Amino acid sequence: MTVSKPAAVDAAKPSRAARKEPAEGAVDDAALQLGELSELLGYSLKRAQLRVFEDFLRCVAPLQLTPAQFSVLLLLDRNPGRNQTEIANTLGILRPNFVAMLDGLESRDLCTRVRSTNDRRSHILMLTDKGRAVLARAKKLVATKHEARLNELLGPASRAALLDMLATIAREF
Amino acid sequence: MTVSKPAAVDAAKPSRAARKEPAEGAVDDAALQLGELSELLGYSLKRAQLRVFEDFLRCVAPLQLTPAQFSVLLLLDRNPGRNQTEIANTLGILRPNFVAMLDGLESRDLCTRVRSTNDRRSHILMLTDKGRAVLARAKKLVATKHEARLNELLGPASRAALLDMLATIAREF
DNA sequence: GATATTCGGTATAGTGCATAACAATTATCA
DNA sequence: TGATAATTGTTATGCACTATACCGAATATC
Repeated sequence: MTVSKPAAVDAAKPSRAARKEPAEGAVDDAALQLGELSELLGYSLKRAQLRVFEDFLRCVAPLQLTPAQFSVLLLLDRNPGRNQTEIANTLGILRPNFVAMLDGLESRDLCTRVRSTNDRRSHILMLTDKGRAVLARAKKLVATKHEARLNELLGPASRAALLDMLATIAREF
Repeated sequence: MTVSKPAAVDAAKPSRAARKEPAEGAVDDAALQLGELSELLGYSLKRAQLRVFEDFLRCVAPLQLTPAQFSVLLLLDRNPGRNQTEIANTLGILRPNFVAMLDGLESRDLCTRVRSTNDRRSHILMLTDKGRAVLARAKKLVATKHEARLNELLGPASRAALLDMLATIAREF
């Protein structure tokens, strides 16, 4: 029971709620009250996540990368020589669903599957030169446009605290 | 560049990553490095959101309510006399998708659609007695099991700060 | 060497989310 | 008033993401 502003709800900009001027002195269909909803962490969490992903897509639109694709490229860069299962597991992606995702990245020449010589069942994943170049550009866009905007909104200290709490939840909850 | 523990990554419990004991002194396929991923707010945001929703479902399982359904019941309780469009908009649900959702709640006798006398196009939504009872029980479960656990993990102050930052992002980002 | 396990992959189903379109009703305004 | 536009709930539909079962090939286990 602390969250700063229960007032000024203004429908929380939930959609294009076509708000028209009151015209005459009608009873007025004012904004709905969120009530306990604004105390539900999951609710704010999902709303914030949608906004952040939306902004991510905008910022990195010139490279046509989704957050999931970006995370795959990042992982491949940091962890060369890994196979599909390892990468997918680390990202919480199920192996069957990872296939189409890799097909997409590979068809765009951002990464390649190479049959492992040790274990000929597995595919070693590696970034292509183009993949590394795209990743570099993406990192720059994310840092200068996306994360920078979050930093501006929250401030560096709060942003770090937020990140830490989210990681704690993801790890220990 | 602050997030507490870059070490102890342990694959972040991404799935049932069957980790077996090293057997002999193999080179060991240690946990993957998340790298810049742990600095990506969207990544932690989504991971945390999934965990929180998962726990919500567990805590409220005896009532068979999803987070979305719970939020609808909460809104209906706080805002009697509203129609489908108003409720859906406030929750960021598109009207077409709200129909099946209401069908589900109505078929379980948790709420009802009543043709408005002022505007015979719209359906006024209202909780049934059973809906109010279920909502009350759900609130109790959420408070004592779900939110209480988050409070225990983060502490009341941090939890409030987290909620505030998430609301800020959802509102102003 | 027989059995079980793992890997990438296919097929499939469920869910969330988005758009177009429609009948009924209401609002707008010439 | 009457023609047109807008709104409400709804259906249909498609796309993306998620989850499970299953398969052949390759490897591990014993």
